[in-house]
Amino acid sequence: MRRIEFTNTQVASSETARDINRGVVLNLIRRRQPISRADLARVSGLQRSTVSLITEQLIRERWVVYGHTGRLPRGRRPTFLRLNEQRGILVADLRPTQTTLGVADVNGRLLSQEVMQTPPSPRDTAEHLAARIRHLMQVHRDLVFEGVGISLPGRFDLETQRVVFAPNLKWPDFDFKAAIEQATGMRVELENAANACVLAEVWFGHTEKVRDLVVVTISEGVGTGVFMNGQLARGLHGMAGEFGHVSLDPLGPPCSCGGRGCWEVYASNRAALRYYHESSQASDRLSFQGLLALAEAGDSLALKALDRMAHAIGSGMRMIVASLAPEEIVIVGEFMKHWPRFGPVIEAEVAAGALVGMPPRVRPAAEPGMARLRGTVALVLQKHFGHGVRTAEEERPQAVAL
Amino acid sequence: MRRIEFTNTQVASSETARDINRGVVLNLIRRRQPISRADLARVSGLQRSTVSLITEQLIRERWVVYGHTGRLPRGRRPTFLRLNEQRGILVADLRPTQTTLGVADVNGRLLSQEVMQTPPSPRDTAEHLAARIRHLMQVHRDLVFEGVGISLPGRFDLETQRVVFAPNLKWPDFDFKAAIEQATGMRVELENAANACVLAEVWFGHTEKVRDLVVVTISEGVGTGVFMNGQLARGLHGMAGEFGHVSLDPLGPPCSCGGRGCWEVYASNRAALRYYHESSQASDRLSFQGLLALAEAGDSLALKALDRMAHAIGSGMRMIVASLAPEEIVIVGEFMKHWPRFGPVIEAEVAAGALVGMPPRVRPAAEPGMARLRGTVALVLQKHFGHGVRTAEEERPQAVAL
DNA sequence: CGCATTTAATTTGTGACCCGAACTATACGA
DNA sequence: TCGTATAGTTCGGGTCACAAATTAAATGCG
Repeated sequence: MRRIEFTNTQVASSETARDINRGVVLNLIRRRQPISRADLARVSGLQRSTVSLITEQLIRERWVVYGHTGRLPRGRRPTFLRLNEQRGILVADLRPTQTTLGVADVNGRLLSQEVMQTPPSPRDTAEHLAARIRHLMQVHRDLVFEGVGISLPGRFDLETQRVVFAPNLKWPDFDFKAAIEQATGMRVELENAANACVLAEVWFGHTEKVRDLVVVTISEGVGTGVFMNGQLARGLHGMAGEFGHVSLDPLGPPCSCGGRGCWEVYASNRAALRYYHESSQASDRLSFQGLLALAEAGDSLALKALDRMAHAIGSGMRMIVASLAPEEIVIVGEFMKHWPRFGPVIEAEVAAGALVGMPPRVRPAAEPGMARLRGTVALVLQKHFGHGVRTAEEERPQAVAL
Repeated sequence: MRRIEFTNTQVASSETARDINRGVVLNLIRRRQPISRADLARVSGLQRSTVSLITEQLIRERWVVYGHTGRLPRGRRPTFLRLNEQRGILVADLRPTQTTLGVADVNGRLLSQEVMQTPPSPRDTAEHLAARIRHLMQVHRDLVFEGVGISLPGRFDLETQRVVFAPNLKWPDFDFKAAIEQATGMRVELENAANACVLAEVWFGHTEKVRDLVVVTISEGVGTGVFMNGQLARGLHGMAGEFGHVSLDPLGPPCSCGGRGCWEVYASNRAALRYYHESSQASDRLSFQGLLALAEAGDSLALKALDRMAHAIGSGMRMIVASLAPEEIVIVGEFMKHWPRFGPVIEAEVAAGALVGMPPRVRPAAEPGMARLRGTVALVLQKHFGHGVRTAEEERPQAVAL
């Protein structure tokens, strides 16, 4: 019996146009608020009538509210629209030793923030975090919460909904997402910290039209988030972006991932501490904060260690420049406090790696302290604000799968 | 004067749904031809009436023609539809020493094929190639030509419309595209050879639903084409994918790109020849074909050289595995003739580089000899067949730029 | 042969949506 | 007070997908 299987390709219905335009308008409001409907029409290219219908819908959905009335040299006054700040997002940044959590509004503004120790086991972490989240929900009863967004030093597989790779956490297999969802009753979104930083840059940064961007997070380890063609590259099991675990020397020092000589082994905070301890006689364990402070005070061994780290960061980035040719590389990490000093070292390495034309811009994150947490706001809002990606550029030729 | 600039974001009009569905139906016909309208409706999920209207349009546009009538156990017989093979594409694969060109139909089938020497200068190349193309157009007067697609060992910048990086061609700056367009009167599309192979795999291969794929071409140099989230990654100036010029050893042998110790220096055909000449006393210059023949005949030095090459290929791929986590890596090149022998070497290296779960499949191209040329067919058809990418999978969360 | 059954394809009516033009609502200044 | 400029709404028209009804064509059974 010749029977065709049901594949159900993604087709457009009569509502598809509205879906797309709703996303466009909502994102324009987000980026340019407060903004009038007339301006939305001008900027988007949609008709004023269409904009009115769409904004009416957005106001019904409570994403948008009326703001104050504008004032023009002549003519009727525009009614400004802005996002509804009564909608909150619960955000958390999970790190090996401590976890930051808080409440943010839809504009990525943090309304409150607190820090807790990260327990070693994922089960305890989920439990403590969920308790804190429930408490925050009580405190902010005036908000309607959209969900929980968590950034973590690991990779989250969308298929299996599990954290699949987090060498710096050393977690056993555990359904972290479900645990928090059950304990809070909220939808939870997990994402790698570097990917979260990408979202933060793209959503809340000044880089509006960047299509190709790589974020490098330097902390315990080295993480990278890859943004290509205006989308996050996740790869199989969400593992795309592990430049930190590309081996630069098969005989190098062992890495937490099980390999040897990974970029992370040379460019992370830990690496700098190792460099320092190798050269100094001091036997007491120093924290990276301590190392930064020493460098600030002019300690030459500390400066030397950070310089080696900077060279390692830069030379690893050459790999990123050649392989992905991003427009920008954004660096996030405590190390960036010393950017004025070590930035040129990194930039020189990157420039040497550019095969043609100008090397990519290398710069610190727009708001370094906030990047991870803000990114999780975008993570949660993503499914409401964007159906696919649509940048303001003209269409580029693209491949068609299927 | 407060005036909002005209950004004109990409919005949906009332015709957007049709555009999208037209693309879906056209691509379904391409992949499953011959196919009836009833089956198209079943597979796509569109209504039969909608499919009828769309196919009517496609037939008017002469992309689709009626095929023969089907036969079912009972009921009215379906009319099969298929692509119109009267539409041809002029294709060429430009390589440092020789250029292959030909005529293909919309299904990527080559109707004729010929080879010419590649002159050293881009001007002469354009001239000779255009003359051959004009001749082919005369020979195939029965076809309506859609355009010219050319793959080349270099990168093409869509912004400036120039070939920007082709170390193995050593071309001075020259507007190659315009030269051929003027000399033939056809629209010309240029693309990197590895990217062309990606298109060939995705369009004509059996891998229908792969979203993340990397093609590695091994010839004079090593090229890679990156396909992520169902799209070709082009990067700034079209430079994404130059894994071949990531330096593995800053003190290694010099590379044609000006760097040192690039992956290409260890993994290309040239590298294998170098390995061979280093170990053998033979002073006569061998071609890579010759080396392959020696290996086939059991020459141990030739086998050793190819084995070193295979190891180099595999170890460079670990970089790709870690950084992009593709589902598949496809290899194209003369070297693949010996895949049964050296495949396991490469696979073992790649498996060692996988950080979590199964390593990506590594395999030869679907039709190795055709990959580049077929890819250029897709390159030319791209703008007619696909408005953006739509795979059959459910929506994944994605970032929204702007 | 006639008729029920089955499947393909078309026709027709409906609702969603965008567009553009006309219209209403405000504001300012001569 | 009226002309002009700007914001926002209303309404008619066109495109489109959808669903149900209809037509077309083939099979097989009584």
